Amino acid sequence: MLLKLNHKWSLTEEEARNLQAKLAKLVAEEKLPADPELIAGVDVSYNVGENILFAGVVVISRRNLKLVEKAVAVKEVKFPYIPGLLSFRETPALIEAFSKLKTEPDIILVDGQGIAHPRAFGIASHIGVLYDKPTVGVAKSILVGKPDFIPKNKGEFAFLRFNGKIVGALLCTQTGSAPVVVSVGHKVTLEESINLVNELAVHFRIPEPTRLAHIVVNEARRKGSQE
DNA sequence: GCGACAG
DNA sequence: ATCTTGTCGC
Repeated sequence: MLLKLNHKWSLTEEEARNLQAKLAKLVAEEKLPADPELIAGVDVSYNVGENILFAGVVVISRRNLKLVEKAVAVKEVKFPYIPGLLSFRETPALIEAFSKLKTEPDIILVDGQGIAHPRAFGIASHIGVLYDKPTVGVAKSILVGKPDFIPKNKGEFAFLRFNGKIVGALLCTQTGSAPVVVSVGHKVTLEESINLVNELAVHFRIPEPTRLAHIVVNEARRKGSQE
């Protein structure tokens, strides 16, 4: 995958927030150009107390949910985890993983928020803008906003509102499990995002792409950190 | 000042 | 994010 835009990553918190506000203007909430077939999922893993990130990308076929390709990168980090600035910690490592990927996905599912973010620029939007590619944010919990209600049954969803606007949705992917937070990352609509995540979460709470990515990076971490 | 706070 | 077996509930 080719990076269409890049910038410095060694920034102060203030610089990072200003950059998010600036790049947020580039986010497009629009319909997909075509039905996606190759879906990518990304995730990051690391040992608490260490500064080594294991970033991974997997690409699966929407048809059979089978793995098409995977890529992993190991990278040192200096940026800490700060709510609202997650992308400045994880994206550099993910870019390395993407650079090893040969398959060109149609859309990317990211473990985190899209525009359901304080400055409407979560990691899913950040990655989408950098590669100018459709992305969807799939988080396990809310960063900002309030849901209209808590969906309880599979396939049911509730809009998430922040500053008077709908910024995402709480989607119940499995009856009996906590809902996931879906939001537009870039170049996709919320409706398409919800439908896609629901379709890809057939047997588990987490949709297959990010679920597989999570498994891949954890395997890499357990091997690469026990030497 | 207080509480909230993706991974 | 990660450390972890059994156990409560449908």
